[in-house]
Amino acid sequence: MDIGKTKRTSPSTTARGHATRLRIVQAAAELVAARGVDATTLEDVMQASRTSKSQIYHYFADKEALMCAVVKAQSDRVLELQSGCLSGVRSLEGLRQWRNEVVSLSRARHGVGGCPIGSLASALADRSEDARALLVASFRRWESQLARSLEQMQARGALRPSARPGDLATAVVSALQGGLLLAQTTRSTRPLELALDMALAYVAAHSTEDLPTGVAS
Amino acid sequence: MDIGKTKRTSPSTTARGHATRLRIVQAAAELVAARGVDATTLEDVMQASRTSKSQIYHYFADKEALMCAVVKAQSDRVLELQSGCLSGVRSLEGLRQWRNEVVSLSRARHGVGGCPIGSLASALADRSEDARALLVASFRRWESQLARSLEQMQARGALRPSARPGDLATAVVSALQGGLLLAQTTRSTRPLELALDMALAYVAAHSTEDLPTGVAS
DNA sequence: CCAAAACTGGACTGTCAAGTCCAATCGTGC
DNA sequence: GCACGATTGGACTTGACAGTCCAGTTTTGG
Repeated sequence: MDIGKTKRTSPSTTARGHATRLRIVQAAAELVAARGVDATTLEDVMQASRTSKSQIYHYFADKEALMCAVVKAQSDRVLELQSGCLSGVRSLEGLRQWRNEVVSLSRARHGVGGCPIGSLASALADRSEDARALLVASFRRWESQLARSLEQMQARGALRPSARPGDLATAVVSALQGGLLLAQTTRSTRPLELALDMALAYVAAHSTEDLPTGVAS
Repeated sequence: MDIGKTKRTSPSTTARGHATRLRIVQAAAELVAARGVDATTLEDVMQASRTSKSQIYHYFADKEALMCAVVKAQSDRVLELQSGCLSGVRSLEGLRQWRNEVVSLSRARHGVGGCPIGSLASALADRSEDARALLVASFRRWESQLARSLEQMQARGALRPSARPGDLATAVVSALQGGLLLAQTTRSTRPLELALDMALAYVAAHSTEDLPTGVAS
């Protein structure tokens, strides 16, 4: 059975080695988020993490394996960031706050970089089966987090019984990804705002609260 | 003033030259759609288009200029494809047909490749200002096409006067892009279907027709 | 027909980046 | 302190790919 590029090159690791590995992955994650997968060379990573080539190849079989580690790291980072405002969502109002947070983050960077996970997905999904599997898991975790919040709303009667939290979550994440891609391209938050307002309205349409149709703009 | 990478290397072109240029761009567009920008080398393009290096550099200043031409070509191709079922949209039912078309196309490729324009956007938006400008224009044309149909619906009273066709179009395209990205990653049409159903429901929410809330699945 | 310009073939260069290798050092258990 | 594996430095190899160059061919315009 294929273990996948996730496997360590070395089986055991000391504390120092673990720290080195961490430095490598974090530096790589930052560079990749800023420049993209292909524009990031191992030399860049070496320099940014103050390591040597043998260190990188001691911990990763090849660049693909390193990129898989980057996917994991970015997923953890984004998920943790999101869990702050996303799993805290208890109402439509909470969702709107999350929307505003996301828009603010995008505005701060003028859309540049887009979504760290989305960019990785576009760059790796068709090129590395291992990375793709990790990205699928990442999106699933993301959706689950949102779905749990929606389920709780449903349990409290805020969402109709007919609503499907899992499907809603997938739709919301899609809108987010699409909005971020357009925001990255146009360097404007407007598409992101419109996409998320649509998503909010969609959730609202499944709620028992009454919201005016024109949530947007 | 900057003319941008769009400019020809040569000012005038004969019929034969024009044909050669076309062969190059089309071959490049296909390869890029299949493998991505970075995984497509000029050697690949030469082979696929049966041309030589000097021919490529006769018509394009560098690879970036060629990629800009690819963006234009893909935009035209996709827009023309979409205009068939998109500008023909006269009602919510027409939109639903469009949705089904898009899902079918994605299913046929198991999501691989995602959206040709979306992939180009993710790969080039932060790397080439010229390409980004073309991509912005491409998305704008796409949205305009959809917006025009929505405006006509509005003129016929099918959409409420308060609805904003332009904003709706942007939201729909965002949902499409996000759905295609997730479909590409998960190799499933499900996220795309959910995203587009959300978009349809959003448009329906601004219509005067009455649609059941649970359009989705 | 004849120049000039458009076009083409294909070898060549320079660079850069992934991956290899080995010797040296560090750290831990015994 | 010793052995052994983990760790590290950094030079080296290999291959690939963007871009250059020039000589040759075709086409155009007059």
